[in-house]
Amino acid sequence: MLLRGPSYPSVLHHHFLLSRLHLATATAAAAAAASDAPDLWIAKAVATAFLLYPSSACSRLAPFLPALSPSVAFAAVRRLPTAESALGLFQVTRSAFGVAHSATAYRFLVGLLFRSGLHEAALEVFDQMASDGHSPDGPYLEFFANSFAEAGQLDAALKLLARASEFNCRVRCYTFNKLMSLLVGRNGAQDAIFFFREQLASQFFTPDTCSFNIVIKGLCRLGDIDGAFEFLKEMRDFGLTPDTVTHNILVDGLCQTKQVDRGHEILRRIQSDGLCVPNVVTYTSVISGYCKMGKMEEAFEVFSDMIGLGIRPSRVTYNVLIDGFGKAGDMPSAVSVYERMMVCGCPPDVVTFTSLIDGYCRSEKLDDALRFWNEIGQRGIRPNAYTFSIVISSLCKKNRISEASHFLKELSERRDIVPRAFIYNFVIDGLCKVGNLDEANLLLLEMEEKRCSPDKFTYTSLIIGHCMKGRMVEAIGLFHKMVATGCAPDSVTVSSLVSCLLKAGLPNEVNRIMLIAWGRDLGLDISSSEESPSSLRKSLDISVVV
DNA sequence: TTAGGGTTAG
Repeated sequence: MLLRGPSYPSVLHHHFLLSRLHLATATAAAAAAASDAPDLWIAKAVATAFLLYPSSACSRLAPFLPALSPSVAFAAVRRLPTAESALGLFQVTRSAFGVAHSATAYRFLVGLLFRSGLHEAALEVFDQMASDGHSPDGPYLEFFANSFAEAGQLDAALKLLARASEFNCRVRCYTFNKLMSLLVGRNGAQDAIFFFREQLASQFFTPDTCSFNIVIKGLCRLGDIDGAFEFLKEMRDFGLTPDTVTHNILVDGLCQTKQVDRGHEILRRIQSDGLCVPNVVTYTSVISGYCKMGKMEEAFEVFSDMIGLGIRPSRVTYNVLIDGFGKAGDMPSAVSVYERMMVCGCPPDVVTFTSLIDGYCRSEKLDDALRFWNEIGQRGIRPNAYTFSIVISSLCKKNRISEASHFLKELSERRDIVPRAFIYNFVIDGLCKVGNLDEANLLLLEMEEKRCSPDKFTYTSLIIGHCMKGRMVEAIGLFHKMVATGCAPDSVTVSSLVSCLLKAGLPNEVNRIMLIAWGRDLGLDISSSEESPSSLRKSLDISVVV
């Protein structure tokens, strides 16, 4: 571990501390004899000596050795102003003076280092604590692992929990589950499953139904429904009974992978078996599955079955149906579900309105959509990024750019919404298409000011827009800017620009652009667009109509 | 600690 001394104070301050140290040292012995509690004085002197002479701490601290008990050393460590200096004194007293630090002192230092962001150092001291005979108990191990999880370091958190056997302590299932669930939620399903299997083999982890549910959910997220069903079997072999949540996860997993009929079949079976009671979530998953496939008749049938069984639809159920009807172009049915929702005493939320607005936009009834936008405000519901993006994109598609700009302005003034490039892109592209490049360029500047990084779509729209207006120098400048800011152009960007340059009679510029496009430094976005250089070349052969 | 809903362009 790197030991860094405190930053050096000014000369004046240095002398002041020095005089205080002499005073403290001289008075320490007298105070020790005179007082019943001299430790504080010694601790102060030790801390001051260490702060003043970090590089010669050993010799400076030697006079204090007879009085350097673990509690005095700890008191001195606590007095130091930074985590680094506390660590320095802690280690010097341990290694050079053989101070056997207490578990409390260790935990204090580990916590201090962690809170100061010195996570690696905290782990090292944690290991040292265990090797010094202060193995963590279950609650402390959980606490330390949770600290890493809260700092976003899930891998480190799970690695710590996995060491329960090494410390011969038990960690609660609850903690394992919480961390596994966090991992699944952050696209770490594969790691969570691996971890689960590894822990299952140890005798220090006894999974419960919730643990299996989390892992099954992880497999469904990966699209591995068969693997999820295998785990269901494993769960039973383990002596655990799948509950409604287990079935809901599986039904939803099937519906998300377009196996809605299979999901529906499971719903019917658990209903008839009576082993597990399907609930509003089970039904809503199946309804949502049918809606996503555009099978609105089936979706409504499941909805009716659910009502017939006395299961009350939730707001999510209504929203799923409204969105399904809207996407299927059946706005009368969507509105009828909306009215039913109100009659049933289920207040609509921002998702309800977003789906209604989206439906009207898809049906090319923008003015009806905007009427609902106004109704949101009247009901005290705030449109969110989803709502804005639907309205803005629809207005742009209909060439109502100035209205779209108005909504974009309203969005960018909202402090609770982080602007995203794709929303700006609709308006920038719309402005470019109508030839209003100055406004488009201003939006690019606004994006940069708001630290909303323009992406390849932003730049390509702008490049094409400038080319169309004959502003070739600016188009080329935008391409260079794009590359310089680390935004990789793809074949659409390059081919569009190249064909414009050729039309404009600028073959030399074409060569420069091509050299950059294939230059090593550029890292052309081939992997994400699944393009090989050959396919790129091929696509470049096809001129873009401009 | 585990289950269901809405946005994406050149």
